[in-house]
Amino acid sequence: MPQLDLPKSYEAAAVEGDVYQRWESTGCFKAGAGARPGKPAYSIAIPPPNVTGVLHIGHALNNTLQDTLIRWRRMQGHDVLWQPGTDHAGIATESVVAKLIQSDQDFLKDLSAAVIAGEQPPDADATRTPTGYDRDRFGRAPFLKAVWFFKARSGGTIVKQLRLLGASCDWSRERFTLDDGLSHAVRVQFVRLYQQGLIYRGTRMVNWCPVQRTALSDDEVDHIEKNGHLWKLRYDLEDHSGSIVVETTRPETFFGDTAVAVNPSDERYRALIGKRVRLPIIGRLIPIVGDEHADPTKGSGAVKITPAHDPNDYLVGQRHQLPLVRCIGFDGLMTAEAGPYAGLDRFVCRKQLIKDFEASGVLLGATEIVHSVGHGERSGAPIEPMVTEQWFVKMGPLAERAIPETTSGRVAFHPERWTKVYLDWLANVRDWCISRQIWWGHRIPAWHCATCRQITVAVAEPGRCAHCGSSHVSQDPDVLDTWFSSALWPFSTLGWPDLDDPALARYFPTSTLVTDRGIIYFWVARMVMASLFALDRKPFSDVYIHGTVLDERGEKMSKSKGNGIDPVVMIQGGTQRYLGKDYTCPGYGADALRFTLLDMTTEGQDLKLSPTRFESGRNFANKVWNAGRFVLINLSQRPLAQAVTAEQLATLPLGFPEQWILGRLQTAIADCTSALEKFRYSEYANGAYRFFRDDLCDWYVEWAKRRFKADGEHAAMAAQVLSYCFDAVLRLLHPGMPFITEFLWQQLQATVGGAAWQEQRFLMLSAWPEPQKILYFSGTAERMAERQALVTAVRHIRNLAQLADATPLAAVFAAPDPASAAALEIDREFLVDRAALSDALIAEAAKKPAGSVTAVVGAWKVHVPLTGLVDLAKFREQLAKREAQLAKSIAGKESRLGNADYIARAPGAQVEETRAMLAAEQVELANLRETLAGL
RNA sequence: GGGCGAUUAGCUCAGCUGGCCAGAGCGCCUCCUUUACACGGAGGAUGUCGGGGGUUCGACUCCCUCAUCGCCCA
Repeated sequence: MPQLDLPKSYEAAAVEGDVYQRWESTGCFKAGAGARPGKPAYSIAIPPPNVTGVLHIGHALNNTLQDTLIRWRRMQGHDVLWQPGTDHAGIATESVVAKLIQSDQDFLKDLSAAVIAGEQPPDADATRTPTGYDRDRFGRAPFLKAVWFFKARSGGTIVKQLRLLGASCDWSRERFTLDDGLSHAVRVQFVRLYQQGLIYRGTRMVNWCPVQRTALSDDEVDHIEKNGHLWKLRYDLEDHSGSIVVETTRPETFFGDTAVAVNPSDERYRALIGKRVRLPIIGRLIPIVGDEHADPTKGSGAVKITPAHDPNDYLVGQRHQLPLVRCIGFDGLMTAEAGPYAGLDRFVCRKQLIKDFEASGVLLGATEIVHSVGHGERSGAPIEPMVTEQWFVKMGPLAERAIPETTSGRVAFHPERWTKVYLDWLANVRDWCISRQIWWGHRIPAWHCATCRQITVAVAEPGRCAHCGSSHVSQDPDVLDTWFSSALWPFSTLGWPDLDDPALARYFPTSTLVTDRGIIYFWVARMVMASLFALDRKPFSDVYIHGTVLDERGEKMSKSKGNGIDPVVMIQGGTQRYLGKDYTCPGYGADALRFTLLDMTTEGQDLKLSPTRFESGRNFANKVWNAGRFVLINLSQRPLAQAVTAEQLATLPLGFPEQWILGRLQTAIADCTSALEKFRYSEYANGAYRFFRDDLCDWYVEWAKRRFKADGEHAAMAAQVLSYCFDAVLRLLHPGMPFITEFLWQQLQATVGGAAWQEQRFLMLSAWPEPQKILYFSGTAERMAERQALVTAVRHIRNLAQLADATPLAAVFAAPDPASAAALEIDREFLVDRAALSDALIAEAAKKPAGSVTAVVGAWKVHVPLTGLVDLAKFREQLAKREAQLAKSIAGKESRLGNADYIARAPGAQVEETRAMLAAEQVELANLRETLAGL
């Protein structure tokens, strides 16, 4: 016997953990689970979260969208793989651990004895000043041990949290970017790119982050508008014949000046070209050069040139063979070049210099300006442009190859507008700096020879220099940008470079990529390029770009703002800080969270969320639960025949409400399916919601109660219909609300029983419904709409009289014609039941009984005897309002139909429709006026 | 400076290739604890569709322009 002691309210916590555990232990998530012969493969590679991260609401959205697609395709019988895994997140993880070893005594204590703190770094990097930087004091090998220790301790959290969300990933295939296989893939790709000249090493000006002490790629720099000053500095000429004024936003860089540039066409300065000026304080002499870079219309027209600390000046320096003087170090402190200011922070130095320059008369004034300053995306620190030797990927040829993949539609973006953003970036792409001066990541597979100074690039440790055979080779100290390995993710996780890996053959290219707009350049573009290079194939067919989750004020969520919503708290309950207040969540459950997010996901728009927003999802889940209780209680009381196919159902003596609800179901199935095909998540959620709540619960379930009371053949038929509809709607809802639907579906199976129901043990592996023509009965939708309007009219009057819904009333339905009366007569039982009538008179132009109130429903009049109970003034007001509304609509249509151009140019069907609507409105208006007159 | 998005009910948002008397959820008002559900039911109120032009028989929808907000690139 089925257990029917289901609680009155849905308790997500009691269902979710157990259901998930059964799915996972039964192998429901495994690649290909539930696949039906002849169906195509469908795969998604998860955007790998930071291995040491925790789930935030953005992940919840991203993974809900993926899981919805995955579950839907799996139910369609596709051979599905959702490939999970995590990312090592180089800089982010490294800086977290750097902080821990610096200040967290507990962490240090926990760190295994294998890590010997204070050990001299065996391969300390000469490009950095070790002073004050604890990671360097620690040493590379011990530091990496500390990171692995940290990963072992806090890694896996996010993967557990994805399970709470219901993610149906194939966990048996979980990968990590630093796994042996994936690391091998990174090396292979690096070596191949190098061999084809697409990776090179060179001295370039790069974005240097003094906080993280590493180079960054252009994409990792945010340009932020800042208030600043344009300082006017006076440089005296060497021959004391005068001075020249230069303007700069960064006076502290003057220590690195190696020239002053003026425009050769600038009459004011032409004579000075070739002369020298003396730098203040340090007294170094630098030349005045003529260069187009100097803009005569800006400021004084003369600019100081600091080739080591400014990208434009670097180019000027190259043109004039100027020396590079580095006055700011890799740690952001002034170097020895800054003389008495050496060792000062660059911004402290600036303040001090301004004072000193002012005192000595070097500073001639300042203008306040707003200018854009590059900041490290993660550290938030102002970028210091630095000339260093780095590894780069030559992007031109790779981008050129990627562009046609999208212009041809082979890689399609949804919403489509992102295509342009993506293509613009590819068209203007610059070389990608891939070396990072950090330790946590894939070490660059290049070995430097101490003997011949050449570089050997190889997949496996070479041992000897490939050029001179010397064994004095040492590996490049740098690691690769994390995105280099992320770029390989869709195929490195499937076994590449082993082309014989069956997973690669089955699931590559993947089907859909679901991600945020923030990483179109970082990740999406690079995956396409990497994949085309490695496999000569695209990595995925569709890219779905979803919106960003914002707080209720429309601001981005961030830890520092304290406006983040914790999805785990939303699911399980608890208290969290939100916008300065403690918010205690009762625990809405994963289904509620998911359904709410889906409902809000419209065409990639941002989602403004507040914690209470999830109540609507929770309420809906509770509604599903209780509908389930109703169905299960009733079905357990009456044994069902085994009629479950559409054909079998169609042979039952279906009544009009049954035909209607079955037809509505077919429409809902078609709507939900097409919504998912088009990535219209909100439409999918809404379609299922509408059918379930408005049609099934509000009308059919209520009607079924009547059927059940009557018992007999009709009750059995209604039970079949209800069971069929409920089964189907659980299937429709499953991709969005996997837990509750799985639980109820299994209860339903246990209750109904029978071989035909045993298609699968799990709903998640059962078939997605398809519309059945045989269960669609034309005309029932219109017929039901009219019946519902008549019922609502009675309820409205009852409500005006402030009577309880169940108060029995008699009503007279005055039909516009005998045929309508006869048709309604057939549905008398439905009408009487749903309007809670004690009696109904249905006749053409039936007389209005004395003392009754009349409602107008199109061509119908409904008279309800409620003398004295109804507030007639209020009622009259309502009717008058309706009258005005109708009159306006009629006037509009009349003028339209009176317009010859409209008749001539609008499509015929359109004109006919307008005529028909006008006629209907005119009948209703006449009806209404007559009623008003009789009030 | 360039590009993109948004502006529709008190709030959050739908409204797709022009043709409904412009919709939903939350909130609000009235009634109802009826044997699935008060995390509920029934009924109801609420809109110069950001402003101004234009195209069209017809514009929330297309074009131009302005305003406000947000994002991206430089």
